[in-house]
Amino acid sequence: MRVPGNTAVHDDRRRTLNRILLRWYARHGRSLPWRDVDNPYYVLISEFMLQQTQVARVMEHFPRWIARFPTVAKLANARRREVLLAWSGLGYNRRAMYLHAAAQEIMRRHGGRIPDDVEALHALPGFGRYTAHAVACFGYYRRLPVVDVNVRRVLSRLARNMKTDTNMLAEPDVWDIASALLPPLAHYNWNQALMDLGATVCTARRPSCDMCPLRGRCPSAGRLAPGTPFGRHAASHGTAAPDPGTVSSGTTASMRGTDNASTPAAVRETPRRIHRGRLIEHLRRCSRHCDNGGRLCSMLFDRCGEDERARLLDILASLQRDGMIRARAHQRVVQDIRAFAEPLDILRICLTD
DNA sequence: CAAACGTGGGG
DNA sequence: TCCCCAAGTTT
Repeated sequence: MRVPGNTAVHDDRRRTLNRILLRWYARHGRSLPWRDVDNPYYVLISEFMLQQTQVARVMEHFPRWIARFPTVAKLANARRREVLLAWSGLGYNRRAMYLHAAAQEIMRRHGGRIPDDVEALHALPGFGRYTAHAVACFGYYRRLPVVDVNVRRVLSRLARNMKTDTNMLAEPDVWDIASALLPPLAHYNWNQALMDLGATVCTARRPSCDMCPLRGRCPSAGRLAPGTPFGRHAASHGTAAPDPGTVSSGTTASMRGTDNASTPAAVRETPRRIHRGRLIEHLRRCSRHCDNGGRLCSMLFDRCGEDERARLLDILASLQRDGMIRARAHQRVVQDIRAFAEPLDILRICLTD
């Protein structure tokens, strides 16, 4: 079997889990627009949208996207700006850039046909291991495991009692187990079932163990102390890093609340990506999708002093590096925005054509 | 490899 | 209000 830890899976165990979960899936599985469609392009689009994004939100955008860009060719031929506009509301705008680039690469290097092997898929921009496997499996019915946060959580809880060990299984181990658990034929449904279970029953917070078809076989079932979240991502390996997530809304809170003059009360500054997002969304709505630096600065910050100016230039530089915007001054492209020395009003910022 | 990358809903 | 979380990938 496998070498590491106790990741070996016996056939009996595998068959039992397969049978129970597949039966559950047949009855309780969700019906999703990109499921069982036999269309690799639909799968590709949905998987991209689903990266770090909940199903409910993707549901709103997926049909609209398909109507706007029905094929890889249409997407590849679209202007970058159009892709960015259509992506509005989905977040992580860079994904739209990767998606566009991937479509163009598929046209150029693969004759317009989405690859069906993991190696070729993984080589495309924006395709990590998960997405490559997902497109191969759900788009071409290849027998491959997929490991996303749902699968990782489900298999971790299934592998051991999470009451005493809140750590999730290491990423490589999860892939091993997911691979070993794959049924001979129903791998497509199995993978979908695993993710459905994780999304609807075996959730991160307040899992519904009493509704779970695997509760009788799960060492973690019902072990959760009420009010105590399961996974704290204590990280045993390639776990995600802590993320400030949301931000102090509006302007950063003032430096008050120093308990006894010794505790600075860590005031978290608004992460750059929030400003990036606001700026891009603003340009989406602007006429001709352009605006000048001065107005952008005052849109982002309630006052625009030296610090704010530097902050804006930093944001603009990062957005230009990602290919989302283009900066000009005096009809010329500004290469190094951070070094821009003239008044901000001279800067003309546009979404990339 | 840790940090960066959007946005919105729920507890 | 504030923090967590969501079908990850890139540098």
